[in-house]
Amino acid sequence: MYSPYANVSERELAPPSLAISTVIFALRRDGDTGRPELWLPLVRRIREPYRDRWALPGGPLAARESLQDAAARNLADTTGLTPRYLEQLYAFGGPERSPSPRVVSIVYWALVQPDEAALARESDNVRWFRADAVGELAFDHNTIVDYALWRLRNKTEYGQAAYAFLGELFTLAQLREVYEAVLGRELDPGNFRRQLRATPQISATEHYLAGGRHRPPRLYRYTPDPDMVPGPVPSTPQRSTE
Amino acid sequence: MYSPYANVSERELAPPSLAISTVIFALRRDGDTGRPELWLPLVRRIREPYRDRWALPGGPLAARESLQDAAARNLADTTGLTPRYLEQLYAFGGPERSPSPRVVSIVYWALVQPDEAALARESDNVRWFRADAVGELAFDHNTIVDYALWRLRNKTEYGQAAYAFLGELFTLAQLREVYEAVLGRELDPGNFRRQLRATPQISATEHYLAGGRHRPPRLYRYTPDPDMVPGPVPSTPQRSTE
DNA sequence: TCAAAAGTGTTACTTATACACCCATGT
DNA sequence: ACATGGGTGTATAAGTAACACTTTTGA
Repeated sequence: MYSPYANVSERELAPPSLAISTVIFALRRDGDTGRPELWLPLVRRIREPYRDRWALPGGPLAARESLQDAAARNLADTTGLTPRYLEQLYAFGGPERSPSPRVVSIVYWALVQPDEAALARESDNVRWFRADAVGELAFDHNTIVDYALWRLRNKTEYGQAAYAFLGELFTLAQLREVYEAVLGRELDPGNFRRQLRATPQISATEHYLAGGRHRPPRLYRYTPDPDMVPGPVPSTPQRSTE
Repeated sequence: MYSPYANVSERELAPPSLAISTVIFALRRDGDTGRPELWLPLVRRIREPYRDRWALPGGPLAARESLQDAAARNLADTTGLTPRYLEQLYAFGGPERSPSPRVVSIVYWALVQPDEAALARESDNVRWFRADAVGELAFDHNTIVDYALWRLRNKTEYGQAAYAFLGELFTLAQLREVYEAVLGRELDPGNFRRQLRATPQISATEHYLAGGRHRPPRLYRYTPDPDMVPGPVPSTPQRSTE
């Protein structure tokens, strides 16, 4: 029989089980101020442990599925949405994170654009929360959410994500609002414009957003740089015989 | 029976097995130029698939062990060394990365200071390679090594790692050599000094390195900033009753 | 015509880079 | 004394932040 680790002594009694979880971020406008804020969907646990606590959407890994596909499936199952951005966050596997049967979770984080249908999916067991007010979650999921927020802010600072919250065309003011919502501070419109115009991935179109109360702003488009995909890139030409 | 994912339909036939692998970097001086270079140890596979190919050290996760402890154990098993720096790299789990029984690998990367004993551990099945000349490895391990190198260069650029290659006390020239070896380019000694003296984690001592052929350089010490530990930090006061 | 947001210009300030120069020590 | 690496000073460039200003639209 083939065993991939036959060169190492087998130390395990019950092998830890593997799960994929996903932190899903979306932007929703506050009713009062009209400013966008970060929200994320959680699911209610219907079993012990942590019964009735809110938790990150997750599940097992299907047989022929990549880790990333499994995360995308989590996302579709709980929100019906397709991710605009999806990246691996971290693998959590401490023996103390779950009572009794050990679970190693590989966690992804995603950015989506919620539409009406997606938000309406709320039910008794699925609910959207403001990212800074999720309450006490099951397992170590508070740690995971905090870490995902930290990564989002970093990615935004270096200009990698953020676009994923917007449609194909957007004004620089909309993009700035996203930055402000994620970073939690205001940015100077003039300087923001200059920095973004210096970014090669952002290109101006000839379209303008009409219907506003004031001067119509120009619309821009984001063209992702293929060299900037997150995570590792298959480097060695993986046997190009196929 | 309790099952942590009973709220999701069970889709798997054979659950993927889980492994921990570790990319271990060390600095060795080149015999000719005397300049430090990046090396890493690999182990020879003694079974199919990829029999006789070189691969990253790795193994299964023991029952009561954290992911990080498992990586440290890999390291001790193959080199006898203790990591000075150890951080999670990425979880690799594509269904195509290994023939037949699927393996999800959680990969760590480590920095060590090799001593005589560790280097002498070389055998028919364990050998050190220059990081830029590892040849064709088993599985997707070339991708993993490349990604680990990329992360090392990033961490070094932002000044997080690098110290781990050195002893408790070091001269700025030694530290600069480490940077140069990792980044693969020369740095201006004057500017390097200024930048490092502006870093609060680096403090000057009153000791000097005597015995050199020239003016004795001052020795410095690195005091890690507890706020800068890599990876997620347990945030919610994890039930402080214990 | 006026409010409000789009968009531009200018200046101060911080940080990076290149490189000339002085200092201290073993040979 | 002198070669060599340790260590300092300085001029320039490049990027960041603050903020005053002009432009264009809808009401």
